[in-house]
Amino acid sequence: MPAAERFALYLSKHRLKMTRERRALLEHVLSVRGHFDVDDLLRRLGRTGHRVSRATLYRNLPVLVESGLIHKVEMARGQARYERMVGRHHHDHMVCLGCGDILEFESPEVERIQEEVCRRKRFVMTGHTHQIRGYCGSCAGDGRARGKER
Amino acid sequence: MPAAERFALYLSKHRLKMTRERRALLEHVLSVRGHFDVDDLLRRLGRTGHRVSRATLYRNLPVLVESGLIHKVEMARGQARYERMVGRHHHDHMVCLGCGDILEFESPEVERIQEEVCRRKRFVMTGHTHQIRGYCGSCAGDGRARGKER
DNA sequence: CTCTAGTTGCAACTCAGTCTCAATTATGAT
DNA sequence: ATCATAATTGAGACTGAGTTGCAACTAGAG
Repeated sequence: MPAAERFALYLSKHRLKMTRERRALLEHVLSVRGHFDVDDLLRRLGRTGHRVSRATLYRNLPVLVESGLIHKVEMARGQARYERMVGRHHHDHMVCLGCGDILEFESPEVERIQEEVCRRKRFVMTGHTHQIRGYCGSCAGDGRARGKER
Repeated sequence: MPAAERFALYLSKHRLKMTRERRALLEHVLSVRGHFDVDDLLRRLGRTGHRVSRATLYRNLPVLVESGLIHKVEMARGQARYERMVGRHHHDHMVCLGCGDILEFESPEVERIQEEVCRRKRFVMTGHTHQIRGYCGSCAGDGRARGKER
């Protein structure tokens, strides 16, 4: 099912309305590749003449997340980034502390173990976060690599 | 090596001083069992007559983290909690969205896979976060379980 | 077309954490 | 033991991400 349709369906199912702002947001969110944050989005929307307030963004990103179109990635110290999820499958992240770059990885093996752990502890999993921090190839090479974890 | 000594060593190595405040903080941090946040700590310190300001706590928790005595656990939306690490080994967390309880799990298997992934992507890992969110046994049982992820 | 529940922008607000600065203090050198 | 000095502290102002209250606006069911 195309993303726009899927979103419309989600909205009507929850008695939410397809406003001009949500339409603009949807369109942009689908066209970005890579990870983005609220300010990126705000800038992009501004550039194309769509006036959408910061509050509206903050109110609607969770809607997009819950409809499954995007995914929220919590970075250190409560900085949130998002990524498009349409047509992609689950993966986790490696965050470079040098250049801020985000690599992706996936491991069915880890997923399996997680489920196993939950079963054993009678825990009903609704989601998870798995992030590896460190330095990517180029940053580890030059001097920058010896940063600290806090 | 006893924790206090280890801390003293860390301090002198970094030209940091063993102040009254750091001593109080150390003592409390070692005695708490389970996870705690800055306010817990502040309350505890207050109750035992140690006056340590919030700023000082925020300044020194990273020092304790870097000396390896405690570990920082980043929760959703930038709420940080800490846990004692002396005499314990690495583990990850399952957070109950119902009661807020934190269970621990460990999997050498997952650790191994992580390292494998890093090697393959030429990524130098300095740390990681692996959290499972969901509902613990008792919360999943009663009605509370169907909460939402955002 | 009408009605109404949902939505928006704005600005004021919250909350965790950081920073500034003057006063204080631990520690290595004398 | 005393000194010199670099580190540390508390208080409160500040920051930045995100939230909220409210009056005006609007999508969409009937």
